[in-house]
Amino acid sequence: MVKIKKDNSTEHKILEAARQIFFDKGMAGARMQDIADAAGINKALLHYYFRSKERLFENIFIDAIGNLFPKLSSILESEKTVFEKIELICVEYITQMQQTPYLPIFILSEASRQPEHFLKQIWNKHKPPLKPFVYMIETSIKQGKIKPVHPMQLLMNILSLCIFPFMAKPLLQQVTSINKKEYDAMMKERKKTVPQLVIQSIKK
Amino acid sequence: MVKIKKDNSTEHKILEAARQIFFDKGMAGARMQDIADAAGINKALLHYYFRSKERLFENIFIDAIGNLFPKLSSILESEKTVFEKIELICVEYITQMQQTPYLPIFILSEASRQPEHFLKQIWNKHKPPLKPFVYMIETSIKQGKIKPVHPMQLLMNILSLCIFPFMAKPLLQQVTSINKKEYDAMMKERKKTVPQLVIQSIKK
DNA sequence: GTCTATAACTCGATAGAC
DNA sequence: GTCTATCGAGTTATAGAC
Repeated sequence: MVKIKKDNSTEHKILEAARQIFFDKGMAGARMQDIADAAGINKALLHYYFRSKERLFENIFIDAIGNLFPKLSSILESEKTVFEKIELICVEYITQMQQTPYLPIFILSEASRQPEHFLKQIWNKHKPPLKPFVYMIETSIKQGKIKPVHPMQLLMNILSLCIFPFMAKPLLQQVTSINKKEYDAMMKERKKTVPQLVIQSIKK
Repeated sequence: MVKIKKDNSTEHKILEAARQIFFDKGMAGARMQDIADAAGINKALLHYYFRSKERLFENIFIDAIGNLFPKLSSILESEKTVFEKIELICVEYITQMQQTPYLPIFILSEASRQPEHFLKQIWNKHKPPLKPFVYMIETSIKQGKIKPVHPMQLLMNILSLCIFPFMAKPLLQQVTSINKKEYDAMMKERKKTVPQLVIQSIKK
């Protein structure tokens, strides 16, 4: 039998609470008191489970990065055409962002404050499927299936189009006075338009 | 005669230092001591010029946002075709990002933490040229110059493609082991490819 | 494991001399 | 205007009882 019951251990409650607070306020803005409150315990217990705020943060940060490349590897390894794969990647990323829209800002703003060697360690735990992607594009070009493009430029385009709109949501919503519902509808629509746009740019 | 000499007043030194520290560490992460050190003065003087950290931050934040829509209005008002205008907007944004690559992360992460009413005030000081853009797209569609597209979706695509690669730079550079020089070259190349991509998506 | 109480420290802000 | 010295609030972290 598989674990179905929710994990109600204190450690789990703390991690849930810490995620919420850190994502919202960032490392510097988060308070151990806030996290303790959100977890329904007291500060001392936080230190009992995770020696320091620093360590608790690293836990959350590393785990968050693990969620960056969700099902990408399996998509890339699948038996599909380049176009199908690219569409799936876009849809997968946008879906992921719909569920955790605060993730990209958190990761990008905290990553720029972490020392390099720390980040390097993380990539070893959570290898991004970069080489498979580059390989897919390069062979597709050789086989004449798509126009010659710089694989990294293409990747940047995909990531930009999928992720940025979620990062800019608070600001764009304000500026454009688009309400939450409308904005969400736009994001849903992008699951179709973004792959179209990307594929159009490489189709011969 | 115009002011050519550098403004060496204390106030100016403080603002320079505060910009640097706030951009780097964010509001919560920045320390008044850091800012004082960077400005070559002491904490007390910071409070003499700007009553509180809060006020100093607002100064920087509002000014930073003011730099977001620099030449966009004049581009939109100019006598050019839609395609030329879109190309100019992309080039203008990417150029801006090359000069101040830390700006988007700073603005977006702080914006998501600021209360709404505070942001609303800012848009009154620094009106983003949103309506001119939407108007341009809508009339171009009516005149049959471009395909029918949702103006906001188009704007999102432009902003995403121009801005995101700079936000993700620290992370992408690490993951891909692309060095600084190569990355900068890629960004330069995007001044051509991004407008092409965007224009291709609306050209009939 | 979990709590209360408190130590140890950081940081924004002010007082007051020059 | 600029400085040194210091206060006081808020925070991380620990001691010690249960």
